[in-house]
Amino acid sequence: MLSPSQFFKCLSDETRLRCVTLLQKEGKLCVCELTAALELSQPKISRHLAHLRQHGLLLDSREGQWVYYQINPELPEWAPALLRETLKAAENGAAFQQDLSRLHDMAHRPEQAVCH
Amino acid sequence: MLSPSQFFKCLSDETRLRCVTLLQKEGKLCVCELTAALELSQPKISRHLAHLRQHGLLLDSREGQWVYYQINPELPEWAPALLRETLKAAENGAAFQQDLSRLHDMAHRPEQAVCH
DNA sequence: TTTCTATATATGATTATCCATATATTTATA
DNA sequence: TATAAATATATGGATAATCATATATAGAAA
Repeated sequence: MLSPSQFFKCLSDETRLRCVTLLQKEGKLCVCELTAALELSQPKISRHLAHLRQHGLLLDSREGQWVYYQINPELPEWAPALLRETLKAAENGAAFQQDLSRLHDMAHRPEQAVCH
Repeated sequence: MLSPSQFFKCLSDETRLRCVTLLQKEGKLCVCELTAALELSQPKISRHLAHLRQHGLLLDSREGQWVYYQINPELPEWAPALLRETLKAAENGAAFQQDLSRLHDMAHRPEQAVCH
């Protein structure tokens, strides 16, 4: 089970923090969306997502060609409040605003299938 | 100014997290109290406290023989709420309970001078 | 007052370990 | 084949643990 210090280590890296806050804000994003929003290489994003997944902070799910990530809905009881405060802490920063607008401006953004 | 990811890096180490949560709970503790509560070597505690001080999370103040540490009261606006949730997250853990009882059972615990 | 000793704390130096990144490649899907 | 994603490997840099030592204060003895 995820410990508090592991939780903080997950958020201690700039790239992982940006991924987590974007996912906290947007709910569910695929790797290519995160790659576009953060303007970082695909392997770099993928590696950090794997780290977050392996520690239980994120869940992944494949939808056809795309792999979507989201915050794990079954985190320890203390975690959701910390994630809410984390988003508040990040939201006012310029980095987060830029990530968010790059995400929304992304060309050929894959649409999630609402039903199958 | 302390960034969110630096803040999380400060809390990502088990030793630093234990120091910060104890200080969040107790207000002000000297190095020898933290050394006794955590049952770790003095240099190890001192180094991690220096790390937290250098990043602005803690303040130190000498009182005679002792150096007291406390949470910096002038943290970024988003930090206090995160620290409150951090304490909540740690409080139920066995490690925190043990640290707290070792602190209270400490022999020859220095008393803080209230007035001079 | 000076000197001696004990206690509290910080830090230099060393070593080992961990972590992030880059490049190249592989796997999976369409 | 083209796109999406993951992984293998190598490397540099950061981080942590430890020992030994330095500094600062306090108290007692001479």
